[in-house]
Amino acid sequence: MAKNCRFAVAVHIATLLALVGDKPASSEWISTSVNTNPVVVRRILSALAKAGLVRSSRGIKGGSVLSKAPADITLLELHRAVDEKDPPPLHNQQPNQQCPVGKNIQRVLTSVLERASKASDAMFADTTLAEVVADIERDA
Amino acid sequence: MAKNCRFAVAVHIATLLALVGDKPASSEWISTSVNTNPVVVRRILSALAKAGLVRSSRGIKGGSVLSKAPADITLLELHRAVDEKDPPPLHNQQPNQQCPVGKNIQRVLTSVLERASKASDAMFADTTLAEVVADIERDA
DNA sequence: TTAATGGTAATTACCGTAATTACATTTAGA
DNA sequence: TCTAAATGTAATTACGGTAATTACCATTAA
Repeated sequence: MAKNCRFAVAVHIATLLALVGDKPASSEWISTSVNTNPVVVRRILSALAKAGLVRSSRGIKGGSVLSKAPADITLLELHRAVDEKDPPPLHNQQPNQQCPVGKNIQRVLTSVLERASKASDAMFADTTLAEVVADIERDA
Repeated sequence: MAKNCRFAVAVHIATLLALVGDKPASSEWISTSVNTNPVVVRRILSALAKAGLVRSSRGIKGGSVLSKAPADITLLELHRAVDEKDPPPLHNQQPNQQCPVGKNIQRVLTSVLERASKASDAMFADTTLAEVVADIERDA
């Protein structure tokens, strides 16, 4: 398997935690809904904990709970918690710096990509976990 | 090498073509600015040609030229010409359809991701190749 | 006829990712 | 205090997307 699905799994997990409320959910239980390995779930939970979005406790009766109300968690927070922060270099080989285009293209592209990324982030920031939960409850 | 840099290379190539105007540019020459293999350049050019953005001719004195004015080519067109059209599935394993969350999360996520993608595309649509060229000429 | 060019298939190598295994650590409760 | 259930995390494996490269055919102007 290869495709990055951390964001999708993070939203999935957060939605489950929102639904069970204060009861700590185990990675084992979560993994049966996501249909993946419990370790994968724990890795995502670990990233969410570092971002202050969940709290996890060990031992019997341990598990994870949200540390904020679903209405106060945006999808942008979930996205930033699990995905790479700094964008990778645009080209693989550095373009020819002797060529005016090669010398400047990365600066120009970075600016455009940043605007696109900000626009995309605004959409994620505009959706809360509570809305996702409401949408899912509507059908379920 | 692994990272997808087709969009960056496509903009790079299109900018070069815009600068040389009517003179057909060879993949060999383009590759020295991009600093990659001529075949990689030809593959991108092939995609751009399929999208109607460039015309290529074979043989001696052959090469590629833009088929539209730079002011009439948006970065969105370049992006769509070279990148995958349909988004891949969100999860790797299908979520548990017995769970309300597993059953509905993909529909909800798809909707959010589509909004984010549209917002991002709007930024690309808002920038023309002519603007990129102008930006590069400003420094060069 | 030749040399320069694009078109494209096939192969290779690399790298990010999820999946899996293994094991240490923590914790509640009998 | 012992045990069972849970997290934390490192190490390894396998897969898949990508660029790079090679090879070869087709086209074209001189």
